[in-house]
Amino acid sequence: MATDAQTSNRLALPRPRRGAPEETRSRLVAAAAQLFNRVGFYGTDSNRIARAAGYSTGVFYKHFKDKREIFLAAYEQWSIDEWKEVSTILSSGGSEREIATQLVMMFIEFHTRWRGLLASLRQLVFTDATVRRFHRTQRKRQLDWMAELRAERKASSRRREEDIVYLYATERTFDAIAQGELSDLGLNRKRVIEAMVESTIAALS
Amino acid sequence: MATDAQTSNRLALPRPRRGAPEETRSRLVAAAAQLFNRVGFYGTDSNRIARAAGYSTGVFYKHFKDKREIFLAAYEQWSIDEWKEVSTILSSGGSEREIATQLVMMFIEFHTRWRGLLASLRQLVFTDATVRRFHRTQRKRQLDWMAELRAERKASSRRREEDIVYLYATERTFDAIAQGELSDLGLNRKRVIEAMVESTIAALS
Amino acid sequence: MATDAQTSNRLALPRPRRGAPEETRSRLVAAAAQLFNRVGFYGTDSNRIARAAGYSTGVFYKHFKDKREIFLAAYEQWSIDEWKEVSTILSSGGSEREIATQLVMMFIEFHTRWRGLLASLRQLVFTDATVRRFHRTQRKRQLDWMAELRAERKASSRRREEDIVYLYATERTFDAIAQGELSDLGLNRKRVIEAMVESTIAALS
Amino acid sequence: MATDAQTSNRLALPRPRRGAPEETRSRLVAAAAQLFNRVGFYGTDSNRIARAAGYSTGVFYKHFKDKREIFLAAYEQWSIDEWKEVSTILSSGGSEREIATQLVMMFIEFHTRWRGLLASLRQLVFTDATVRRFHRTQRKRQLDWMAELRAERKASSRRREEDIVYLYATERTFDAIAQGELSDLGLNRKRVIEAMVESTIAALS
DNA sequence: CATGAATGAGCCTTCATTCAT
DNA sequence: AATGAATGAAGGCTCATTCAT
Repeated sequence: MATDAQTSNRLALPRPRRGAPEETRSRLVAAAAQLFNRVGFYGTDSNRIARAAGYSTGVFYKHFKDKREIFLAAYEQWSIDEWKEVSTILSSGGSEREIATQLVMMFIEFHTRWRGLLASLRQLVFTDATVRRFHRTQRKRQLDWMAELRAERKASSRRREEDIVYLYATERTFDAIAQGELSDLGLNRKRVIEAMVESTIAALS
Repeated sequence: MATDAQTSNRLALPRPRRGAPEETRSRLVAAAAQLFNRVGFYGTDSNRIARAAGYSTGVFYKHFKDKREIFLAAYEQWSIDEWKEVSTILSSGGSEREIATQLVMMFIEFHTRWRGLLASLRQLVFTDATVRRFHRTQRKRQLDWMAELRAERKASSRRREEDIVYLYATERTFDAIAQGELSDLGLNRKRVIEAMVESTIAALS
Repeated sequence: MATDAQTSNRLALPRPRRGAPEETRSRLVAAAAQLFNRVGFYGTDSNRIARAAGYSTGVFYKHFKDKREIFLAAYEQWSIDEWKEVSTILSSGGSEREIATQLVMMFIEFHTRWRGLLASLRQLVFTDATVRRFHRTQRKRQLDWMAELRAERKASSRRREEDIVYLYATERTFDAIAQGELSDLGLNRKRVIEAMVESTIAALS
Repeated sequence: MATDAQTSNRLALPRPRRGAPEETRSRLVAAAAQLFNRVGFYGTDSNRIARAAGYSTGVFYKHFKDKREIFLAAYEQWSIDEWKEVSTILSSGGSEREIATQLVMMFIEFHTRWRGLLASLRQLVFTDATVRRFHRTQRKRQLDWMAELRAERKASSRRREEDIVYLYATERTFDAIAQGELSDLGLNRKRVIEAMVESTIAALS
């Protein structure tokens, strides 16, 4: 029952008893992200989050109004991290195909590692208006970024509608790969990835 | 709290007091589908489902072991209904473009109406192994159906991997439309639909 | 879950669809006795009793006001049956020691077979005033019978208080044997039985 | 319904709002013992136990897995208390007869006060394997104690089988007295007690 | 008489949240 | 700031009992 929590706890660095609030907060967010990812939003409870972060029950509500708030924080952190990875790849130089391949591989890896968190996100985007608003903001940023990117590359202009369809397609595909659908269905993973690479090249140019 | 239930109840046909078990079961499934769709899997409970179907608490457990079981039943029914709609369109005759357009519109309509149920499904596919297995079975059927369809039309052979990417893209897109992402993002719905129609024509031929 | 019931059902004679009320009643009592004995009063439910007797749910309440009432009926039947066994042994002739031994062996066998029913009885005698009253009546009959018996045998008069202590001692001992206490405690069953035989001889003379 | 709980509550000492867990636990056990004794194991529930101890629902499950677990704790406490009373009497000095009399009176008083708890115990010893195991352990201790006691007094050796029959007889008799059987049956309580005293002297020597 | 679907009170259990220390 | 005991609403589930057929 408490095994996961205790494991995480053991692995964590010794926690300063009177840490800076900011550090406490980010420890909580990190623990929450792990738990949401592993057992889903509804499978996680706030006491366990605090415990997994190495704190006691009450500390949770000193930093977050409720579970949703910490979920949003975890999702935000996730977005930032994804964004960093994207930037690194884009600024790494390399041919369009190389970049596209790296992006695809990175997305797959990222979606695989965080498939649980993302599944919870999708659910909450439907159920919860605040999560939905937050998610829309992130989406807008993605679209802005794609437009900007093409502008930098002086690529042909493309409609936002096309971009969004590309984002939907990749997103759903990466999720499916992450959740093991391809192997369950006996499909060839490599071929699917190839298709995604082509699609990404098209989106970038 | 009981508002929905009572409303549904009032709107529903007068429930036969000594109905056949099969009818009771399908009433429960229908009520459950509505509730899952409106408030999500975790937003409802067995008591409320029973009440919404016009029955009392206990009846639920005469027909279903737990919430998951009725969820699967609701999802199965949804699949059957979707399938019927597809069949009707395919056998209606018409040009490839007409059929593609009708399919796309139907899918959008269907995904819009059932967006909540589908959101719950996606969540549970991650959390719950049984739901996942069930979902995979449905997916296989979709792929089989696409292959078969092209065979009938003596269309060029296409790989299952291409089919699945098509399914992913459409599915995610329809979901997004259903959940109002396009309008939230200030995108042009018509253009997205056009893109989908083209994609569907390609998939059918 | 329903295994026991179904097994009993299968073993039962084919039930007349429109039986005489008396027969229905005794079938129910017999099934209830078995169930109370196996899983206790609180482990038995009325639907299951009816089913085990080969009837449907509702029939139960046509014959008994509630579970307690059928319990009393089962206990009464048990008393009658025990009484018959006692009579048979007493009228069989034989030395005092032979009779005492037979009585002890019979009681042990009887208490072993019905140890569950008796355990429930003890509980209900405490909880339930009606069961308690009923039980007292049975007890009085036992004491009357012992007095009568000694009168017949022209044995020395003995106080009712001595009789009741004898009854308590034997009863508790037989229960303990029935419930496997002796073997659990590593005690010698034969020696305990010998002690009981002596005690019974004393009580009869 | 909530009357008992509230009454107990009023009579109880003001509960420390932030009590030590151990104290909370023993309050719960004490309340449970009272309730089991008054309304039996099946007549109460975890919510009511918590309420009677002056706490809210949830606290119960912080300390006990289920009702059985708290029942065992209550029974264990009862055993300890009984044991203390026995020790006090034994170490009080006095003739064999005086000690025997005191023991008998104490047992009667103790069994009378706790007759409900004991009735539940007897039931559960049959139904529940864990309770049974626990009860056997207590029984072994009783037998060990009797042997030891005689050894100390350099009394004649006696078989464990005789001890157990003595224990059964007294136990059942005390229960019967406690549950008012004697008066219900119009028997003379004093005479029964005299018989028990004689029996106890024999067991001690 | 018998049937068995339906009822609903009520117990069991969890967990988001509070708050005294 | 941190602790963790305590809270209590709410959902899960069972089962004695009713009643339309």
